[in-house]
Amino acid sequence: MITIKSIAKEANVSEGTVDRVLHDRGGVSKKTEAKIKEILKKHNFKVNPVARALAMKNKFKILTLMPQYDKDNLFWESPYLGSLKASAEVKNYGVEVNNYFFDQFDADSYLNQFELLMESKPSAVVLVPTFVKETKQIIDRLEKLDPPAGEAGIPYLFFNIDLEGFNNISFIGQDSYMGGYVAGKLMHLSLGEKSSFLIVNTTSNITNYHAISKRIEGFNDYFVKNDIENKTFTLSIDHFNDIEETKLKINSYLDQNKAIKGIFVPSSRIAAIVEAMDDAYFNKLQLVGFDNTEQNLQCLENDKVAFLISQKPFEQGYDSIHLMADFLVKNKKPANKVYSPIEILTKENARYNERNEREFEDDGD
Amino acid sequence: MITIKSIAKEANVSEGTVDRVLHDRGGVSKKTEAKIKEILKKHNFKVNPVARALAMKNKFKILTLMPQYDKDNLFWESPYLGSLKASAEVKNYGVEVNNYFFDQFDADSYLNQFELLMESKPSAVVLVPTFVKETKQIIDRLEKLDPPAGEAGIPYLFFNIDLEGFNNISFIGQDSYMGGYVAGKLMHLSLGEKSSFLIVNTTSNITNYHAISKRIEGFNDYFVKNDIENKTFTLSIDHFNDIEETKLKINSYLDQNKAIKGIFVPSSRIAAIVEAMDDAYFNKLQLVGFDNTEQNLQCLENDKVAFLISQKPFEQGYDSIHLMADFLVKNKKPANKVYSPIEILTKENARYNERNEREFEDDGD
DNA sequence: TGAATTTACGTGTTCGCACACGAAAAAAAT
DNA sequence: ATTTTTTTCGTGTGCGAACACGTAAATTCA
Repeated sequence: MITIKSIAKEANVSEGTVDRVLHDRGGVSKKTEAKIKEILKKHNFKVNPVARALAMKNKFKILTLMPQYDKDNLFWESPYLGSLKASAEVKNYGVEVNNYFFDQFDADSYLNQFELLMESKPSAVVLVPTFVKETKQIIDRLEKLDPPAGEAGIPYLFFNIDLEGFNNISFIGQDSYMGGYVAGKLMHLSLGEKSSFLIVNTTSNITNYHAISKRIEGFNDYFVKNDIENKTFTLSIDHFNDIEETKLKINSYLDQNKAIKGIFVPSSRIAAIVEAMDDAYFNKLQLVGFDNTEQNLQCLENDKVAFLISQKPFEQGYDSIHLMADFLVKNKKPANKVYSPIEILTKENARYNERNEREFEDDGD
Repeated sequence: MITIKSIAKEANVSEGTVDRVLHDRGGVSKKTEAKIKEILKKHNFKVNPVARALAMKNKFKILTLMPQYDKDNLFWESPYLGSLKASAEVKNYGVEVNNYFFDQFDADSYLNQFELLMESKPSAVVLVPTFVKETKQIIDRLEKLDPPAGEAGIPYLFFNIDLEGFNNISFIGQDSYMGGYVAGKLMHLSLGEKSSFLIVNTTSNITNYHAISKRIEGFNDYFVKNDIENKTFTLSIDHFNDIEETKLKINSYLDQNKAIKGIFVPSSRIAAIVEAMDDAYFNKLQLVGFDNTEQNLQCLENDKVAFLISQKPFEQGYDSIHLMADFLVKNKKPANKVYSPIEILTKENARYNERNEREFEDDGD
């Protein structure tokens, strides 16, 4: 095993000198630095992250900024739980993780929580860039600051929502277009050719506006690209949380368009639609939606929904923390984009595919 | 942060004494032991695995025993790659991993490789218990040996194939019955009611005999439990590797039974069937099979196969090593059975769901 | 040439834990 | 009561790396 000590011996210098070139701390003549660097790469030396973590003892602080979850919107619980699990695992590597939450419908709370977050002096930030304009402000702040000497700024990573034009370390989330495309395929499978279906979206969900329109685009493209004849209806509902409005709109719409054989909900709120629909419709309709929230899973189990597509939100939270921790602790640069699986859930496999959501513990890894 | 030192101070003893009760090394009076244990649980003390790993430096050796893969049978490459990735990650925790391979059709090589493995004095064994009788012998050997003082025997873990009646630490793999059940659902979705399909299996695959019959059982049960009318044909082929035999049998069978609209292959070898089938059949038939081998994935992409069900073999290998390492390093007992996802693959999502198969590196975690 | 800086490097301590060694205290044997 | 044995503990060192501190060597200045 090659260690700093063994490198030092081979270069006829002390461990401290090797340490200096490893961390670019300066104070080393170009000559010996060159010699050491050569020996370093000759042996493909990598610092032992275990020893490093032990010696560093809590030098890194990752702060996350994501939407708050509540009973109506349980989707965001999963990434939080995932981050908790990862948090426990990286703790002994000297990485501390803290979570900040904002109201996903309120850009001000997004900014406010960010300010709060900044007061804790993060060494890295993991966030869901929900609002475009405000995200620009946030990133400006992050890129201006300088944690070590005066070089980089605070590194940041996006997850679940992708925004172009930033220098984020990575993006972790689903390819929304392809998610919609797969949804189209499932709808086609369920209904066969020459059928009609309804796409239900909400105007209130600015949060995911981009992702949702990408899903719809992919969904439609499936039929176009595969030359499948079909007819598409679209219904917009202002607020899914307004049950009365939702009930009224969906039921009357279905009543007036008997040809509809399937419903596609490109957001995570298909359970709200199910709740609003009159029972009589379920026998005649195939429903396809997104995300494995508890309510959605119950709709699967009750045979009200045929398919869900999961983007594995738990893993998104989990992976985000781990990737950032690896970046901090091991200087490991992740891929530019890390796409989450497009997981097809049915009544039968759903419970098998969500294991370890809650079985995290509080010791290290 | 609570450490051994802080515990020692609180108990008015030295660190060495705390260490003794932590590891049951004896030499501690019952009185002080009781006192220390109380303080320990009062603070819910857990040893810092990072520091522990650093101090222990390669004390554990996990050896794996799994089928050899080859060009005809690439399935077993994935668990191997998964174990490699995990291996790199646990290295700095003082855990060494080595792999042994046997011919999956030869029980003798199973035993021989096990003997070879035992010469390396494993502290734990991870294996695919392919042959029932021989596994009994193997387990007898493992349970008799005593690694530390004279207590347990060598711990072992099964993956991919489940065998009952052993004291394995855990089983990691798919619920075969439910896998078949989902396959039935997919077939039903593709064909609708009142259709006929063919189940193709091989008599030579004793390896997975149990799993495969469970899949067939689940497949049939889907139709029974959901009251779906259908007609099932079954075709047995001796050796999938014998292309001539396979061609002859499958094509003549299909020729004689024009009613068949779908083919279900409950093993990982659906690509072999595809290769054998005359091109003309593909337009009329829906194929459903198991496992994401490269050949199978190509069949998906070529539209020859409609669905594959993956059991995530890469993750099985990866998780096996991690679970066992956690057991050794942190004394963390895993769940009795850890079921793998029942992942539905289509042309569209397949490539998204197999990420990081080969992108492992050789530094630690 | 000698003093004042600056550059270049070595040493020592720490992180939390494992384990070997040895010594004091208690118990047993004489 | 003294010696021997056993029980019960404390101390010290090492694992590999980070970092503060300090000092010899090289450089600059006078």
